[in-house]
Amino acid sequence: MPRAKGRQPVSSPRIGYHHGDLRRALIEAALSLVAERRGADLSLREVARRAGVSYAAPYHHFADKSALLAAVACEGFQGLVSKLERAAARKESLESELQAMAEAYVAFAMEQPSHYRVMFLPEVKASADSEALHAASERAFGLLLERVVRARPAAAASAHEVVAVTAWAALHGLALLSIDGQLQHMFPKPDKMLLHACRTITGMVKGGEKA
Amino acid sequence: MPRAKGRQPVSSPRIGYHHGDLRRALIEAALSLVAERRGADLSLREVARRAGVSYAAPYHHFADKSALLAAVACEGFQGLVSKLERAAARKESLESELQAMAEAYVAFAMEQPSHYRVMFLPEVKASADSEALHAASERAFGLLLERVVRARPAAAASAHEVVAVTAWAALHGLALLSIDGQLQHMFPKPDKMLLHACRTITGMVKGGEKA
DNA sequence: CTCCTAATCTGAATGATGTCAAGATAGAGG
DNA sequence: CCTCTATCTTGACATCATTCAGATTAGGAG
Repeated sequence: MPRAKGRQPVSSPRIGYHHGDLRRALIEAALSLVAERRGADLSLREVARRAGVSYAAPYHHFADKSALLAAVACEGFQGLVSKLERAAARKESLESELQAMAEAYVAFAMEQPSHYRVMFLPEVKASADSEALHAASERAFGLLLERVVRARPAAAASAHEVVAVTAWAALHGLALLSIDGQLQHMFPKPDKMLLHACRTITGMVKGGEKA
Repeated sequence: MPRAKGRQPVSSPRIGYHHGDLRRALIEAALSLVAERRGADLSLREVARRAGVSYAAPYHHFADKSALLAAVACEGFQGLVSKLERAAARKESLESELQAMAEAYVAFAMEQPSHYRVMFLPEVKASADSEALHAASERAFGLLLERVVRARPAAAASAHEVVAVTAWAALHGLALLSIDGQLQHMFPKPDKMLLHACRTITGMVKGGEKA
């Protein structure tokens, strides 16, 4: 189907075309909607409305509602990656790098709960053009895996991936439970608990030397 | 389009009433639909259709679609609890109890992925009559917490809950990532990996003695 | 046994959604 | 200047959640 993007060198600062770059505008609109509504799922029509176009317009830029969400999820993973990199940078020890990354991961999810949830929507991963999504997701996991490998030089190579996945799963679960408020009635002050939990998880990475 | 059912004077000895126990029948219908469809979200109308009543009938037994899902989720937690108890029973060591529970937890999620997801739907937890749901959920967590406490007699009491929550989060994240197939392209044979991951998690419980 | 009340179910209606099929439009290239 | 094509709009369809008024029935009161 239609797939044109860079029409002209997008010289004019204003909208030169029907809309200029609707694809981008739709992603931004969806992003802002996701940021506002906590947990409610956004409708494609509402995204179009916010972008100032009719409800069928998005179908000229995205095959599907899931495709739009996939783009939104992709931006989310990029943001996650940059946050993780920023958190790990300028830490002296490997251990503090891991700890900082774990905290940053959970913090990201807590700061943008809806966005984080979109990033893991099952129908989004099954979307058609989830190529970029996979790449971004792998990149985020790669950051973690890298540190895990360096933190466990004595362990077998295959165990590295298992431990990294387990650590990722732990952070993922912690983020989701926290977002859902599933453990708020147990911990009125969740921040302290989250820090402690992150420490427990990073400790698991070191301690997982296999029995 | 509508769906006439047992119109005439109770043709069969089956249903004696309008339906007998529609509330129960709706839950069963939803359960079977959830079991069939992998990941697709069920519609209230379809549940009613399968139960053989019109689509407005459920509103006399459930305030909301979320209320029905809450009942479904509640059954899920009960099933989880019994599976965890069965797994932990007849294990000699505390360590093998923990290990068996972790494996059973992930196995439950893998066997009934859609049901597991319903159990953690955000709109379900916010449902009106989520009283029983909370109780069932707490009971499941209690099973885990109990073992964690017994496994770490030297640690501070407040740390017990943090470690238990962290372990639960790890299992939860592992289950979700596994359900979503998020790590299938990394591990073509996930079973082995899941076992190893569970061992890593149970190891974390023992090792989390605080720094 | 009859009749009445309240619980239960049906049918239509409302407003919203995702998606598609034709028409309208405006910029690009000849 | 005129056509071509991607882009956008309008209209339409099927589905959904939810509500409401009315029909039906169960089970107790008389």
